[in-house]
Amino acid sequence: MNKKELQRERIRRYFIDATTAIIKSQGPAHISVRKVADAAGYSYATIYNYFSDLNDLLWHAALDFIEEMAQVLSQIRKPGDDPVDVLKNGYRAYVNYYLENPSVFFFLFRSQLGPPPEEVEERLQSSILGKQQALVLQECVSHSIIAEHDQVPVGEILHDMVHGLLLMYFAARRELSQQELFRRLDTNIDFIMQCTHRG
Amino acid sequence: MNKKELQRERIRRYFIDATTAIIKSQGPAHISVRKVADAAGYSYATIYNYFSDLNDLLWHAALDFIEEMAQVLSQIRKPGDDPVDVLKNGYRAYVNYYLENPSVFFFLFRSQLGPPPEEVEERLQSSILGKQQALVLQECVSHSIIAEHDQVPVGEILHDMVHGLLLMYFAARRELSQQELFRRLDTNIDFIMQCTHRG
DNA sequence: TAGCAATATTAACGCTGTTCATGAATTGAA
DNA sequence: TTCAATTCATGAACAGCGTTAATATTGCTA
Repeated sequence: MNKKELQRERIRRYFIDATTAIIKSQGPAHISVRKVADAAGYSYATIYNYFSDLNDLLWHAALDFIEEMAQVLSQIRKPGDDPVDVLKNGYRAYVNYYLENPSVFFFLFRSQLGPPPEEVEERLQSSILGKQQALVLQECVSHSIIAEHDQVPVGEILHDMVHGLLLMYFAARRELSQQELFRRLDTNIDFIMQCTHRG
Repeated sequence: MNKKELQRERIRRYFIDATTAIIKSQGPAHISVRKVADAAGYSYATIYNYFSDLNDLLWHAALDFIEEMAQVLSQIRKPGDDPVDVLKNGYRAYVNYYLENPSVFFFLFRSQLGPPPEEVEERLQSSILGKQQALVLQECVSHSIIAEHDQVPVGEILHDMVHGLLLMYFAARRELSQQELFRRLDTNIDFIMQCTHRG
């Protein structure tokens, strides 16, 4: 029956939304089955009628965050004609999202998230950031800013570099200030983009 | 009295060693005050006579791992005269340590480690890897492999890139195989090292 | 309206970190 | 050596956790 399915999906959404709300406001460390159920307006055991376990619920929340990030990235518009600026803005927006929502970074990369359940794994795309920036890099090739055979390695290095910066910034021993983070992001991109080996 | 201090330090060591052992064998998720105390041969409440709380104890264990890593890195010897090979071996050893001890990576970068207690913070050096590799990069400058004014940015990029790779590899959604990890490590280093801008 | 199926709930279990009162052991002085 | 004082190890207790099973309540159909 379709109605049943709809109702079921609605209640699942109540739990997922309650989860993302708690993560954003209080951080992933403060999530608990009882708190989520309370915020959703149900008893704690009811969650297990809609999700196999907490990890299952958490991964659905993770999907929400990943989609939100994709939304943020897709709204980046070109400020000028310089593809390098577009590229920089993309990475800045990516980093900025996590700086404004540190709880989300902790949740996606550092929390007690186990392996994703099968149903979620199917919906998991490979890195949103990578795909988004590949298009911009393609444009850099068109503008002869980088050589064509450098497009892939440059994309990989930038991708890895950005996540390394985030990891260092959010590491328990905070050895990277926000200012230093953005400085490195900028200079590193400049450095790598000037690395075209035409030959 | 010195004897007291010695005895106290010994018992602290029992707890720390029990902690690192459990982390290595079972992973940071399985650490608990009661398990550590059991392995150390004391009651769980005794820990609080020697450490302010679990976070305090965990950070002393973290110091042990960081020192072990420094030990590993210091044993890297030059395979040939090519400083780039030395550099690569350093990063490979760094990555390899975490691949062989994934629990340690999870513990240092992804676990529930809170902010370090004051006493520990004083003993925390900035990135062991960075310092170690700065020397090798200096040699690269001497061999005219990279320009002098590129030494610092290249070091930063390599450092960030390596940690980004580790983060992606150990992320909950594992989108990076071990083979791909080492491939990227190699090609990225090659790419960046060829990026000298003499001007 | 009665009965059945689906769903929500409470109780319970074995964990967790932490605190506190208690008891044992060790030390230093008389 | 004996006694007092101090240090230190300990188990009980507390509030919280994820999860399961049995129970209560709801909603639908005949």
